[in-house]
Amino acid sequence: MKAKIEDSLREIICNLYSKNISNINDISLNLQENKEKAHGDLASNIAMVLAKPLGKSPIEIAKQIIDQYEIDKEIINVEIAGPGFINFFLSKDSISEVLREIDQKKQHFGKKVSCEQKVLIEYVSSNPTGPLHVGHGRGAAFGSVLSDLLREAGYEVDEEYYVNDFGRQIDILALSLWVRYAQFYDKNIQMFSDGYQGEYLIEIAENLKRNNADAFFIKDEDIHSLFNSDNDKGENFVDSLVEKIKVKLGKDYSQIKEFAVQEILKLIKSDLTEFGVNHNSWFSESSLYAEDRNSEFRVKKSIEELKAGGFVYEKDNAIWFKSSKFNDDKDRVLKRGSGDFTYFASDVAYHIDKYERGYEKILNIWGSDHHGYLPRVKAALEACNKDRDKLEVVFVQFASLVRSGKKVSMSTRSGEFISIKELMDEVTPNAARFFYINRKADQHLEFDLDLAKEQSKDNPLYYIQYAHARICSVFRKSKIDEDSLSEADLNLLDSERETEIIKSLGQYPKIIERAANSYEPHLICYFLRELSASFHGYYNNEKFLIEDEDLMKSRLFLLKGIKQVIQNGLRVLGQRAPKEM
RNA sequence: GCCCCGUUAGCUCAGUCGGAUAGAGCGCUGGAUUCCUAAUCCAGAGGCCAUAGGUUCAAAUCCUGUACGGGGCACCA
Repeated sequence: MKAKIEDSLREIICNLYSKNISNINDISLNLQENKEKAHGDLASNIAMVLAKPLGKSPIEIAKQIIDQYEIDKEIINVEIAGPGFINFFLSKDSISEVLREIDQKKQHFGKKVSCEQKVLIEYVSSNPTGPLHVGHGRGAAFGSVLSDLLREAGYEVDEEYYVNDFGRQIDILALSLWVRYAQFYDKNIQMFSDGYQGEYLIEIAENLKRNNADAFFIKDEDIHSLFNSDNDKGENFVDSLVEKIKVKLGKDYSQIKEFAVQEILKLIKSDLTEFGVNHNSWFSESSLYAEDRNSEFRVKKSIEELKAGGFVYEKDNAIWFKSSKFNDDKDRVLKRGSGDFTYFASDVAYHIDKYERGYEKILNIWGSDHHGYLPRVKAALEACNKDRDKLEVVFVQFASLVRSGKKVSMSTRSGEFISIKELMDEVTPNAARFFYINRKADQHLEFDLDLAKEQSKDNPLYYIQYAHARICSVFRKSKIDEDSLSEADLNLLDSERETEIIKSLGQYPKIIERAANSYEPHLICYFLRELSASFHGYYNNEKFLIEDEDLMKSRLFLLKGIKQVIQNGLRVLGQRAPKEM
């Protein structure tokens, strides 16, 4: 309908003004839905836009346009209003047309046909040094819902988790695990200050002991004494500690390290699964360091590539990338003086790999504390002749928890973060997912635990689901075959409320499209909430199971449409649409 | 100091990529249930859209400055 009006408008404008305005086809008609019903159903601002170039008043132009406009069965009236808007009034039939469309397309209403474009979404990617906490939850929920949303919008989506199983943090993890393990044999050994203090490592150490008995225990008083020192702080201390243990344990060390990473990944995966988050790809950072026959590995190769472009130099014993050539604030180190590669070096190789896998779109979901990191990654991609705009990053702000109106205090340092597992035990995974995405990603989020648990209209998820359950209940009571409703006379749906709801249903596909294009799944939450509110109002004001069978059928047909759209929307959000509550 | 993001009702937040009288929920005030789920609904009060300029037919929306808040500026990840 909209397209039809646009076409005729454009034709009229071309006929009238093409000799006055050269690039008339470039002018946007900006046909939009009206919120005020007195203004009709659709409006165009074209007369006002043309006023300046034509040197005429908008009203005059609007008059010329509507003189040419042909009224028909579908567009029953055209008016000029306000400063020069052209308002279009549609017939009831063409408004309620959408109900038939929903009836036909069912769960596919709002879904776009495949555009055959592949997208990679990388998200969570939390270090495998401990279980996920609530800080990771938002990125997890967001990435997961966005993936489904993009699928709904026609994309083919891969969801990837980048596993940082390489580098210093992992050594510290391995060392921490060894300490917990050694404590079974010598109670005097203490965890060093910078070690991972969390209790999960004790459990993992138990598993390690169960599998290997005391095979990894070192009977060496000198080593033991290292873990009793009071001044055990600082990077140097830890690094030398790692070195000593590495030497002592020999090849056992890498076994312990792998065991630690694998066990923690198990924890992470099980949490994600419970949370409804399913990555189909796990990319290991250490694979970027795996040497081939020629002792080549991908990090090395990507640095060679940068070097070939002349963007690499040596300074103070370290190897640097000239990222400042490409819009970064300063140059960045790829390989430290110590001989270790930086995390950034891995990331260059990793992103090159993403590009080489042939995606049309590459999306990263990052915590907003990483925003300063993006320019250097883009710089590296540009230096390697990759299209830097293909990579897009959505930054997700922090979430704080609120309980009984007060912020729950958390600090990374003391490890007092509430785990995602605890959150799910308290508010259910689905509620958590919904509340995480019920805000724009770049906004701070206050996650109200009490609200998420509440079973009332204050809880938007509950409110939406209740609308669905109520409709199902009406159908149960009616004992009517839903398929028989297709013959309903939609002209009987002529109240203001009904028209409003029908129009709102018609907006759904556009909401999906817009939410997908701008990576804003929260739009769906708000849409569903409003739709549910309209329904609840309708429900309280009209009866559906009535004597007048024709009217009953047409109302039920409308309810059926609402039910379908709520179902579709909730499905995209990864939520259930319960039949009863 | 430099760079990102934000600032809308007492609180938590939307706001159709510039449109007509700025919207929800909570909270507050007052109502609705012999009836399809009151797990709901209806009505009322509540606004200098942080601030000062600019762009234009039109600005909460775009541009610039200022104030305030959050984050980032490592041979950490």
